[in-house]
Amino acid sequence: MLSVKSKSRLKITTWNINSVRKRSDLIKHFIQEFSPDILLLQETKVSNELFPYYFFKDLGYSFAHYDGEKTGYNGVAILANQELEIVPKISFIKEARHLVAKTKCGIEVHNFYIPAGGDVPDIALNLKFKYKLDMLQQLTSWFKKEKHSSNKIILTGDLNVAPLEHDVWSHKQLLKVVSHTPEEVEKLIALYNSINFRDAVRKFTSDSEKLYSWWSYRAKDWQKANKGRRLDHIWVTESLYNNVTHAEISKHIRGLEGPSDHAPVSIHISI
DNA sequence: ATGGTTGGTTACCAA
Repeated sequence: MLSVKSKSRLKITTWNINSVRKRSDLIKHFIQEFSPDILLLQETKVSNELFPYYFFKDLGYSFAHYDGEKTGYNGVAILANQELEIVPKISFIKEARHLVAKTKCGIEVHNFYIPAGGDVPDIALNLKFKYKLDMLQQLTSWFKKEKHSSNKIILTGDLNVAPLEHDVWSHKQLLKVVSHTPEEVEKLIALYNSINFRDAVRKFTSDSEKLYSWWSYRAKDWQKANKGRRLDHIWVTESLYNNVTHAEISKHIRGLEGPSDHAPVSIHISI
């Protein structure tokens, strides 16, 4: 019997949406343009009762796995145009900051919203900073210890750390700014090394080139100032790295009317 | 060194 070997590809996007209900037009625009197969959102800022389930269903996303808080803080979601298997979230994460799902082809996709960590980069003075570092450390232990059901793992999300010198507009000026302090970077790299993740987005941009996914709302002209940071990441395990065929950060989406302060970050992966 | 903007449970808190 003849068989045709079909080659397929998966498009995956992570996006800190900063209120999913405020971004309907923006989300529609992005989906029409890029049509991700799997869309991972952070800071949905909506309780589960009020999550816009039918909004995504009408756009072709029949699968929706989401976790929100009544208070309107945090919130994460995984949307897909195909059935995914829901995997229980990591138990020590008590807030709505993490979800996992698995594709039919056996890829486990993690969606994280790591705490921002407050303003003062000192664990003795700032409990939010301690909370952030502790979570990164706990995740490192978890990934090391966990017996993973698949060696194909994708870690995505707003990790709230810009690890490389050229992940920020000024390495020197941000060394004491939460998101780029050596202490956080060290913890993030430890997580990166826990099961030998590879940076799917940097695969296509040299480490010596500036690359950002977030620009503050507070700039008078964010494009002109261009004081960005790369806080949003897509990491893949080694067995998937060769299959990553494309990566992009949709900076123009940050420039549309009523934007999130984060741009969507996406990859193509052949399966 | 300071203040700038945005979203949500709003008349403050977190980012």
